Amino acid sequence: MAATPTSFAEAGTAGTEAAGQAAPAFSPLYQQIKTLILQSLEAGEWKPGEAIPSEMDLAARFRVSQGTVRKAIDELAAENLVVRRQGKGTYVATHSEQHVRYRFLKLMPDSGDQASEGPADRAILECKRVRAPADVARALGLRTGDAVMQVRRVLSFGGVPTILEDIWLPGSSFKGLTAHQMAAYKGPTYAMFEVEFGVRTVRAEEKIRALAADRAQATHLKVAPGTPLLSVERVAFTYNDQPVELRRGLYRTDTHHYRNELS
Amino acid sequence: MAATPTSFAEAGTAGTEAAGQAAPAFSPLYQQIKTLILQSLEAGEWKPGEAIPSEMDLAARFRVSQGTVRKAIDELAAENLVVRRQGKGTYVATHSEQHVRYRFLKLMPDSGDQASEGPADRAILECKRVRAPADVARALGLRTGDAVMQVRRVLSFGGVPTILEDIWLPGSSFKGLTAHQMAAYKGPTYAMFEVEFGVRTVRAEEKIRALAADRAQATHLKVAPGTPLLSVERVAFTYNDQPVELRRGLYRTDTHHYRNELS
DNA sequence: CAGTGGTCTAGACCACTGG
DNA sequence: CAGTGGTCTAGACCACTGC
Repeated sequence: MAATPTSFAEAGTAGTEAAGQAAPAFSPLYQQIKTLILQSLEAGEWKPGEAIPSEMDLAARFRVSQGTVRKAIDELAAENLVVRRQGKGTYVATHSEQHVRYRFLKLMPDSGDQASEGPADRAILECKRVRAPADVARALGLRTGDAVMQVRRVLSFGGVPTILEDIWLPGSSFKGLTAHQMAAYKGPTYAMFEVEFGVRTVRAEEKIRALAADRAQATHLKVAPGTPLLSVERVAFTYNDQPVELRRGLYRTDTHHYRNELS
Repeated sequence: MAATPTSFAEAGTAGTEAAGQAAPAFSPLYQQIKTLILQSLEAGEWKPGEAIPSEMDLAARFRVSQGTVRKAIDELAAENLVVRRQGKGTYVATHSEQHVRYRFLKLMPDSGDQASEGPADRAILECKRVRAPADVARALGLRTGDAVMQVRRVLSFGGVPTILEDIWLPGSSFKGLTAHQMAAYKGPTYAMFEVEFGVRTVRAEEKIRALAADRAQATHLKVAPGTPLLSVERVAFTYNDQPVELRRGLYRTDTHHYRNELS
């Protein structure tokens, strides 16, 4: 009944390749299923927050056992692409109703209460369409001079300006972005990207440095020029490791700290 | 034959508790098995780098199916406590022959090659027994004034001093620690802790800030006083979330950066 | 070749959710 | 109550390692 562990649809390299040099490994069935589900996810077959079909349904659809589908979904859940809820179903992950409000913001107030200091106040300083400088273009996988949206803003916690950041977004995906959208949306910016532009951020990489605030930066953050700040350069990705955002943030670390867990 | 999913040895809360308020949830069999394996790990039944019994053996020992043992080990592997090697066995994780040299050091050279810039040169500035200040004691779960070992050192990459750090270790566990040990050991310091003191670091938490180098710090790192540096405060833990090290590092970020992945 | 972890199946039953 | 994810089993076979 079930397909034996040979090839499967257009999934990865399974079975034996003919004239290919260096036999391209072996792809287990559940990996192929995972790839297929991922493709449906990318194609938008199920929207963020929606339930995907039950394990039984997917098992029938792909003609494999429930256990195999289960293992595929396990991996997707481990990567935060879907969320399992016992008794209800498996849902496409979203930044909207995230268990913790800010999934990618690791800046924590020094005094206990995680991000329970309430949502940040957002002040949008700029929101304009510009031509991508070389470094921005490189990070976003564009060509220098391509259109990008640039947003500059300050986030304040409890009235204290704490984060100054520049955000660059591919012009093609974020055509009608306005300062009002950036300011008015309730919830994480990444949630707005999902709702307003259908852009789903899945993963990010950060490079962190320490640097001294220049005059302009100091003014925005209301600190003395020369104050050491945390410089956080983040590239965010959708599926397939495609970059969709470059964000350069400056964090004040006199009342907050960047928290990381190693294992 | 196999034990039905009720209680199990001294493992977590399974089955129904009697007069306990708020029924203490339900603990699946594989979680209980995981706990048992963990206890053997803690007890040192198998040393770092050694193989633990095969899944079949463990299944027989605990009178459960291989699949259940498998799921328990899966979680231990996900937490980097053990390493699976197909065709060979499952091994107790170690810092010695880690696939990547430094598991907890996220500082990367700006120019590509990960930590392939060779091992750091270690200069030990101090290595002494002191009484724990209040903050150090708190972080290590000791009482103020308890004996701790303090090590101060500078790590250089390619001749450039890059990291200045203070390390505090509980005096009870690290009795005979010498500067020579800190300097001479080939490989990660955490590997030396395993070999020389039987202390196995499993997890760590970091708080990161930006600050300006004072005169002494600037001298050690050969930068101008006031240069912004990354301040990384790390608490490392063994099993059971027991703290075994406090480390305060200052990183130069003119040639390196702290790299982090978010998902 | 035997032994290990890795995959896959089929079926039973449990815990949780909602109508 | 039916439907969902979660656990557990038993057994078959595969891929990899080392002798």
